[in-house]
Amino acid sequence: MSDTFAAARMADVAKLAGVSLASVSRALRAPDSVSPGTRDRVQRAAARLGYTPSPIAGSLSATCAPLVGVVMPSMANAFFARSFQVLSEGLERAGLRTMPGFHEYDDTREARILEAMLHWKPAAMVVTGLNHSRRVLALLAGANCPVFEMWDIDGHPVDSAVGFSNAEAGRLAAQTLLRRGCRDLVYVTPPNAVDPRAAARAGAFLQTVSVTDDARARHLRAVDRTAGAGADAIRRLIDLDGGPPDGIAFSGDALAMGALFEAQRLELSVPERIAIVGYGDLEFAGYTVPALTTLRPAHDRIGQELAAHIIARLADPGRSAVRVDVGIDVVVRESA
Amino acid sequence: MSDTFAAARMADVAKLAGVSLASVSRALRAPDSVSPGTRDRVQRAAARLGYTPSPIAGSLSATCAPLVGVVMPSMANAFFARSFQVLSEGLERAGLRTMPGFHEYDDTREARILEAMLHWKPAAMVVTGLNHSRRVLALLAGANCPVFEMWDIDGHPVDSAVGFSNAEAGRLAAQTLLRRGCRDLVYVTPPNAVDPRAAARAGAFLQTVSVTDDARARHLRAVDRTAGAGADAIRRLIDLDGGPPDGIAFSGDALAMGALFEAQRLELSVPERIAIVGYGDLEFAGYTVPALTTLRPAHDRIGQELAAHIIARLADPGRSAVRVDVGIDVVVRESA
DNA sequence: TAGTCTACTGAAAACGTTTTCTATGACAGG
DNA sequence: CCTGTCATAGAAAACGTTTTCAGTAGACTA
Repeated sequence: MSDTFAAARMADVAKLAGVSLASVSRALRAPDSVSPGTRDRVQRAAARLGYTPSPIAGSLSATCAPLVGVVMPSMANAFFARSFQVLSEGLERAGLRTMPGFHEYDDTREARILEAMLHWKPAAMVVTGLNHSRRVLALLAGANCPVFEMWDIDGHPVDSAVGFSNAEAGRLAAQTLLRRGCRDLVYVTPPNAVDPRAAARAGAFLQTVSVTDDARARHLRAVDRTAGAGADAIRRLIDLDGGPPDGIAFSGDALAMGALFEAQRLELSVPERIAIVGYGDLEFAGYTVPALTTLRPAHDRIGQELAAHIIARLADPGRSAVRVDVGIDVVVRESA
Repeated sequence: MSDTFAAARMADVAKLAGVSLASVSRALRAPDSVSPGTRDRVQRAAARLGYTPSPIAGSLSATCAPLVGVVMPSMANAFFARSFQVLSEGLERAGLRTMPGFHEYDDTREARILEAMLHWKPAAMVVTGLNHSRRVLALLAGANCPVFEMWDIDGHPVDSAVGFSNAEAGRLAAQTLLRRGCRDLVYVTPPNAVDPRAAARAGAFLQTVSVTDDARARHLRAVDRTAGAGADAIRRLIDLDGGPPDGIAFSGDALAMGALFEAQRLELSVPERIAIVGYGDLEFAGYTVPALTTLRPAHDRIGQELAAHIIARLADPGRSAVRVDVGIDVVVRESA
């Protein structure tokens, strides 16, 4: 009873159905390649024995395993967590298990994780972003499976990409503030070179402002990506040479909300004195006082689209690479 | 170059070292069982070829795979996400990959996921909570590996448990409010039977208040666990028969923060009119205005302790089951 | 009617390890 | 000097599939 799941082997099914191992294998994984009679007998026998093929044995002889490797920076970010879960659930329906790994924006770790995963012969690999070290690119090139890059589409994917334009996100943040009439702007990110996507947003923001008459933008590096760093950033901005800015965009909602709360403590009215734009649309963003105006990439769709395209690609390996832009919305609330 | 990782097989190492396959296997996974000379030659040959054993082939013949299955309700909850990442990173150092699955508090899905994972012959299984369906218990009993239950220690573990007491959490929330002088209390949870741990906290909360003279407690079910539901809950509580309560505890910080923000909009002063206690200590909890008083289970330690105990158990299978209480702190800030 | 195809099927060889079983030589005890 | 033990190592049998290769029977073509 309790170990039914381990009991039946393909040989048992073959014997019960009165066919060879090869026929069982074919009947189960490519039903069209056997005669209807054989197919029925095998399927009935398999069902009767509660047979499920061993993924390990299958993987050893097949070209790949029913696994999808997913390399992400971290799970601290609610968006990665969410899109990972959606992806994972989507793939599960196709019998694919997911194998995550975290590198915390460290190239060496990314390469090490990727290498470890490739030993499992994954059916597909999902990595985060389009910027990778040479080592990682070499590993991906040598990997004998489709590669999906997620969360970014600005650049040249190795194969397929599902995400949105971080440059567009930076542009939208700038436009939102400029349209309000803000002219002295700041973009706040975590320290240099930690998150390349945040850097891309900052770049586009600064660029957009720089081509606008009588507006200027500066870049402030917070100590990290937390609410505490956002609060700290607001304090530093108030004492800035040339006076406090009238509009601030943050590379993440956590930073933005920390800033919002701190502004409230300092009795700096938002958006009257300082307009604030976040990024990500965290769950709480709509409930703060004032409610946070922010940017929402369709992160749920990233997981969904990834799952769908991975499954489609595995079903038809000839399928060409895709580039999916899930888009990004400006959610205008009260803070800007 | 690019596919170095896939190239070397054990046979190559054996040939280069001038020994048999068996000796290579032994030299690499149980170095003490071969002579020093053999060991050195094999290790040198393996290093020279950049050999890494195929986990798939190894898993097929060995009793289990270098994998740990982790079954969780969801990744929406930042704590699960966080402790999963910590666990994953800890196990990675021991060469163990992690295989997650999500069931959204659905028993049937939990069983299905567990069954799928067991086919991979995991070296250990981690499941969430101590309440499981008969089917899941049967699967766990039949699983040929150690089982770790996480996030709860109130009850009878199948094997080992790493977590904290949710009953204690409920008690602490009640005590925090009672100590402030609150006498008309409410505990807010998501709808019935969704999260058994939230239900345990609610039960202990109500019980603690019920044995206190002149205090009473009610239980309110929010529509879900989000900030929106928290805001909604506050509105419903104001119109309650017998007037609004003077202290509210929430089964999660998201709910609590939604309530906090809504109270601010309604100009209900917190904690003067209504004291609020959360649970979880989300990142933002310390920054809201007023800052949220909440309960903090040591969720980071759950991942760490799990990784450590899993590794120790695999190194010495004779090791007995453990029960680790990571503890829970009351973080008193401004809201209560 | 012979010859060529097609649709199925089974035997057997992978896949790359771990592990059991057996063999060898060295060494100690009697 | 014989026997039993021990440490070490190799041969070979698993582990449970997929896939290639070859073969058979029947259908179709000329």
